[in-house]
Amino acid sequence: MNKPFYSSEGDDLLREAGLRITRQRQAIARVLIEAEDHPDAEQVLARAREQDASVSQATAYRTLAALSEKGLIRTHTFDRGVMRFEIGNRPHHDHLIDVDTGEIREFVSAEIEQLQRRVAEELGYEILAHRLEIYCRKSG
Amino acid sequence: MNKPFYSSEGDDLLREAGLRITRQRQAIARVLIEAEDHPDAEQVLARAREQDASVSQATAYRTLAALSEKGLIRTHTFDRGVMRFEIGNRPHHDHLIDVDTGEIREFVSAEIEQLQRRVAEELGYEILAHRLEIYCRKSG
DNA sequence: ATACTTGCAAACCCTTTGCACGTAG
DNA sequence: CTACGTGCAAAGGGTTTGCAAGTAT
Repeated sequence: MNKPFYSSEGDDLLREAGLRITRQRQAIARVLIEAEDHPDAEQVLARAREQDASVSQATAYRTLAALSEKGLIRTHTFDRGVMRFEIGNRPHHDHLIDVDTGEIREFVSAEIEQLQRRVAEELGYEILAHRLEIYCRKSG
Repeated sequence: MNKPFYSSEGDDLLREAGLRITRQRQAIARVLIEAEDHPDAEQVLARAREQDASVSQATAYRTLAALSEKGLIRTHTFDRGVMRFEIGNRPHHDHLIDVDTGEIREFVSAEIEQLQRRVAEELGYEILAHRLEIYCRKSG
């Protein structure tokens, strides 16, 4: 990863959301940008606090909500769990969840997307979004 | 519809789950069997109470949890909402959600299922379950 | 007879919110 | 300067649970 000590990416994210730049939000934004998994609010908060111990739960939730509303992060609710977040400016993908380890792998299938569009079209709808999650176990 | 005044299907469902037959559970089981939508816990409770006013929230949740654990009903959490339930002994299908009306339509696409299997296989997994939800708006 | 079920209400968990203080612009 | 952001702690909404009384088997 080798992140610079200070990255302005987080600031850009916040500005794009029309939010004022504060230390707390900078920490949260950086956590989201650097996350390679799909952290939940609690994890985002814990990681943000490593950078700035003053980040409160309320601010974490409020910032996540604001970014989410502006479409700058995506939210997921895998299985029947808590909300999980990921940065939004990434190519679309679906998720494959290893039920044993909890590991989440991302994938895309142009064919599947294509077929979804056809299904929706046949029923007279246009797709706004979709969610495909495959729950798996390592085979063999 | 034209349901008989008393149907034993519900009892079968309960027996299959290894649960004792009680009036409350019979009401809940019947609600699930007769449901043509995807009711949430609150709706299941309300409908069950039409048959037996003594059904409590606790019993509704406990029965739903028990049936769910035994795989006799399926649970969904469309979008970021409450848990919704549907009877489990029905052919597999995915869901298309009309974001304007909240209407939920079911569909199956053998091709999509096929492609999912291929994706999982390529990553070295076998599919245990999957969930595909398409959020749509009526077109035209 | 006894292990399982019940309703009630309190507890729980995650998330949201009201408030008085703080601060970015 | 002022509108916006903050932490705290309390409130919310959906779901779960401890308990004493009730009931299926």
